[in-house]
Amino acid sequence: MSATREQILIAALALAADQGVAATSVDDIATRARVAKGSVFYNFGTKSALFEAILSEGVARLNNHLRDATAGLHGRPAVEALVGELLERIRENPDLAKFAVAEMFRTGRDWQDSIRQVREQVIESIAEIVADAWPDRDPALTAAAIFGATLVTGLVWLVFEPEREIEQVRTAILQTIV
Amino acid sequence: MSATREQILIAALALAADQGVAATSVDDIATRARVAKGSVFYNFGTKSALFEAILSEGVARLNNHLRDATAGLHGRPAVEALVGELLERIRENPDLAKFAVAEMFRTGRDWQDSIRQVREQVIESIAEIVADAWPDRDPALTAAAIFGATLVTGLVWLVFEPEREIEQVRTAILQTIV
DNA sequence: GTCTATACGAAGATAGAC
DNA sequence: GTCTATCTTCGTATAGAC
Repeated sequence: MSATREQILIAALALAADQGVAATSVDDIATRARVAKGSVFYNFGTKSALFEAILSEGVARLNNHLRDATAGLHGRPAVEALVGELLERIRENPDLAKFAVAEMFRTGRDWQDSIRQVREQVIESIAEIVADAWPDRDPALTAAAIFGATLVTGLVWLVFEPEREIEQVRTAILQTIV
Repeated sequence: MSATREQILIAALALAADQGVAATSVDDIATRARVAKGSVFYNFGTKSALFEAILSEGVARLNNHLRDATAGLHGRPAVEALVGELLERIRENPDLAKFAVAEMFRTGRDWQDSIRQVREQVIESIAEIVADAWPDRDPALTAAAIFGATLVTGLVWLVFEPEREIEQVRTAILQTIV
C-alpha cells in the first residue's frame, strides 16, 4: 500500500472517530494527512468509498484476530480469550472502535451494507463461542451482551481513564460476565 | 411546550438517530416536522442548541426513571431493577439511545459538555448500585460493563430483531451479568 | 410565532498543470 | 501520482412579510 494512501486512511479515521464522518471534511483529512485534497479523490474516488475501505479492512483484521485467539478453545476459556483479544484490539485501534460504535445502529448511511456485515460477522463469531460454552442460552442476545460490555468498558477505559492497566479492565469485565 | 417545538424535537431526533447529526440538515428537520426552516431557528437559535436540548432533556428523564426504579432496593434486586428499567427506557425511546451511543465517545463536538454529563451521571447512578451490591469490585468499570451490555443488547434487539419479547432480552442480559 | 426569500460560506468533486 | 485552481451544490443562518 502506498504511503499516501496509508496516511489518508489514518488521518480520516482519527478525525471521524472524534467528530463523526459527516462533520469531517475532505479538506481536513487532506491537511492532517499532509497531502492535497485531489490526492484523496484520486486514491479513493469518493469520501464514502474512503470510509467503506476503512471499515471493511478494519473488520477483516478484527475477525481474523478473534478467530486466531479462540482457535481450539472451548467453554469458559474460549470466552475469556475472546474478551481479552477484543480488548487488546480496541486498545490497539481505539479510533476504529469509536467509529464502529458510532455507526453500528444506523441504517441511513452510504456504507450501511459494510456496517451490517461488520456487526453480523463479529456477533456471529461470538455467538458460536457462546453456543458452545452455554448451550442453554440464547446465542445471539448473549453474544450482543458480551460484545457490548467489552466494547463500552474498553472505550470508557481508553477515552476517560487511560491510566488504568489492561489487566484491571479485563478482570472487571470477566467478573461481570458469567 | 408548544406543538411546533415538540414536532421539531421529534423529527430532529429521528433523523439524527438514523444518519447522525451532521448529516441531518435543518431543511430535512423542518420538512419532517412540517414546519418552516425559520421556525426551527426561531425556537432553538442554532442547530447545535437544538441537539443539546434533545440530549439534556432526554438524560434528565432517564436519570429520574433509573432513580425511581431502584429506590429502596439493594444488592442483586437493585441491579435487576436497573437493567429492566434501562431496557424499557431504550424500548420507549430507541432514537435517543441510538443518538447517545453514537455521540458517547466523541470529544470534538459542540455538545461535548452535555454528553459528558450524560455519561457521568448514568454511569455514576449505576456505579452506586454496583458498589452496594458487590463491594469488592471496581464500581466504575463494572458499571460500564453493565451499561454497555444492556445498551448494545437492547439496540440489537430493537433495530435488528424487534419481534422478540422484552422479557426474553431482559433474561438474556441478566443471565450474562452476575 | 410562523412563513418565504435570500445572503454567505463550506464542502464534495473535477480539470488540468507538473 | 500529486498538486493547485475552480465549479457547483448544499446548508446554516438572517431579514422581513404576514
